[in-house]
Order: sequence, then C-alpha cells, then structure tokens
Amino acid sequence: MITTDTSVREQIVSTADRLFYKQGYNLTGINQIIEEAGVAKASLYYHFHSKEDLCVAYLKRRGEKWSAMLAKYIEGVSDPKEAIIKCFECRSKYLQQNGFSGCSYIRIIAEMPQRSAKINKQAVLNKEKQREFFAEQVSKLKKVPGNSVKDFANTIFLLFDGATVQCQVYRELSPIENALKALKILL
Amino acid sequence: MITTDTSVREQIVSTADRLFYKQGYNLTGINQIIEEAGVAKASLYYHFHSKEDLCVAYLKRRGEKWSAMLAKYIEGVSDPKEAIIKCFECRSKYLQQNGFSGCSYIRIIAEMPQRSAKINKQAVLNKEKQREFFAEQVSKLKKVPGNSVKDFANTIFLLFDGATVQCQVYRELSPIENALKALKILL
DNA sequence: AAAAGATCAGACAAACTTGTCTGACTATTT
DNA sequence: AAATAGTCAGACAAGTTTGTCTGATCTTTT
Repeated sequence: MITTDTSVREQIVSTADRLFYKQGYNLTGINQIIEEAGVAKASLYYHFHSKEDLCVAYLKRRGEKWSAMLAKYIEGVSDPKEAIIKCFECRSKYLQQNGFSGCSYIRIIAEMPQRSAKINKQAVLNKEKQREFFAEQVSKLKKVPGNSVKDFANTIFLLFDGATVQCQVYRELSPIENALKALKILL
Repeated sequence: MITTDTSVREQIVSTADRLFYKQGYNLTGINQIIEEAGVAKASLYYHFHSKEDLCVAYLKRRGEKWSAMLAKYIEGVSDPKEAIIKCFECRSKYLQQNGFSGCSYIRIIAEMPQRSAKINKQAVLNKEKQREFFAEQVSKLKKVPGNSVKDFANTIFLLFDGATVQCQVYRELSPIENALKALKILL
C-alpha cells in the first residue's frame, strides 16, 4: 500500500525533474509545477521548504536516474576498456532520450552564478561520482596511457563533459562520436 | 569627437556584458542594466528592440573579447603546438579574470532551452570560430596524432570545452591543468 | 473516538518582469 | 533656422514570481 505521502511527494519531484531539466530552473515556476503535478501549492510547501530545496531533490533524482541507466548499460561488462566506451554510448542514448538538454549539474550552475551552498554541494557530489566511475575503470586497465591512473581518468572525464555540453550546444551526437574516436586512440 | 550614440550604446552593451556574464541572463533585469549603465530605459529600447537583441550583442562582445585576448596571447608564436598550449593557458587566465563564469555561449544555451534563432546562431558562430582556430593550428602540425586533422582538432576542442565547464563547476583551475597534461601527451 | 498528519483550492502579499508611452530637453545635421 | 536624432526620468500596463495563509477535508495513527 502506497502512502499518500510518497505518492504526492513523488509526483512533485518527478514533475519538477521533468520541467527543470526541459525548461531550465529559472524559467520554471512553482505554479506550473503544482499544476502539472496535480497537487496543491500548500502540499508542495509542506514537503519542501523552498524552491531551492526542491532543486536539490531534482539534482539528486537526476543523479540517480543517470547512475541507474549507466549501471544497467554496463551490466556484466568486466573489461574496463569496454565499460568506458559503453559509458559514452550510454551518454549518447541519454542525451537523445532527454532532448539534448545536457548535464543538469552543469546547467544548474550555469543558471545560478550565486550558487547556494546546498545546490552547489549536490551538483559537485554528482559530478565527483562520475569522476570516480572513470577512476575505477582506469585502475582496472592493464596498461594506462600517460603518467598516472588519476591523470588518465581526468582526461576521460574532460572528454565526457566536453562531449556532453557540445551535444547540447549543437543538438547532435557528433561530439560523442568525436570523443569515442579520441578514446579509441588513447585506450 | 565621440558621438553620444556610441557612448550610450557602448555603455549599455558593456554593462549588459558584465551583468549577464556575472549574474546570468535570466537573473539580470533590464532595470538593473539601465541603472548601472546610467542611461534611461527609453535609450536602451532606442538602441535595442528587445532584451533578446541585447543578448545577441552581449554574445558578440564576449566573442570579440576572447578573440582579442587570445590573439594577443599567441602574438608572434609560430609553432602550432605552442599556440595550442598557449590557448589553454589563455583560457586559464580568462576564467580567473572573469570569476570562473565559464563559457558565455554554453551558459546562454543552458539558460534558454527554448533557444531563439538569433541567440542560437550567434552562440554557435562563436563556438565554430574556436573550433576553426584549433583546426588551423592542427593543420600546421608536422605530425598529427591519430587519424585526421579534423578529428584531432575536435579532440582538442572537447578538452577545451570540458576544461572550461569543469573550471566553472569546481571554481578552480585544475581542470585546465588536466587538459594541458592530456595535451602534452597527445602532441 | 480523538488526535495528528497530509492534502486540497485558492486568495493574497510584495516584489519583480519586459516593454510602451509621455513629454521634455539637447545635440547634431541640413 | 528648422528638422532630425538621441537622450532623459519616470509613470504605466499586464503579467509574472515565490511564498504565506485560511479553512476545509480526508486519512492514518493512537
């Protein structure tokens, strides 16, 4: 049995997630969220103290969505080289499915230069998780190009973010293809 | 003799440039711009039909600023390898001087998912100019790593954008350092 | 049955948004 | 001297924003 709490809260977060990501944080009003979520304004402010808090929940949700998608995509893959490539391919699918809206953490920071501590923390946390994924895979490689594991993981991370934002700007997947080409030469 | 036209218009654009880049486009109101520029509202709308048009002028201005800074930075450098590295070093300086506000073109696109044609055009134009810079330098290299000139220029471009957005997110210059490390291995 | 928790619709406040318009004034050009 | 172009301060319109509050209603727990 689903308690009403979870259902209403969930409805709010999933609607905010969709709208913030599609329209941007600043261009999405509370009123639109409650309308499309089909909940009362008082309910939203019962669950979230402010729009800012809802934003943190949104970022968390985005991180979980991406992690789940990636985990499923590399399920059973033991070769680190393949896992890294698959991660980029997964990103390609993700961007395509989400209308080339880029990285939600980067975007929220681009939208709010006067970053609130809460939002900044969540965004950086999510980004670090991705860096750690690459570091873990690179540490499993037999031969690491260049100097160190850390450096090579950072290089991949740069290609990953570069490709993500360029896909957003150009609204096409070619930057991911470019990153894959670079990766295949490096690996 | 400076005509009043240039002076007022210039005052508007330079103030908009400063505020849009620092605070973000959506969080900067017309009223703040005219107040800080010291001009009347009617003057702003005399020179620019809308905030959107002012935004295009802002992007143009940003592009010119960056180009001028880069040109000065690589003045007299004939070695393409050195020019590429210097471009990244210049970016480091640029970000430091501008409070780690990232790339204005990427940011404006992050802020306005419903991209107006005018703004999108200017942003992509500016981005393409940067890609061409790398392509030109790479074409001058004696030995190009990987397959083609175009591919290698794109790889550098990915590292460049990746480093720029990561510097913005983390508010530090280490991503540029990481990109330089990667470059020195690749070149 | 009573208390506590969750939800509803919507009014309201106070502030802000872009853009228009008025009417006067100054500077430049013809 | 007359016409044109540029600038001024500020009121105004019509709409938006986040967040609060009211008061009723429903659900769950004690």
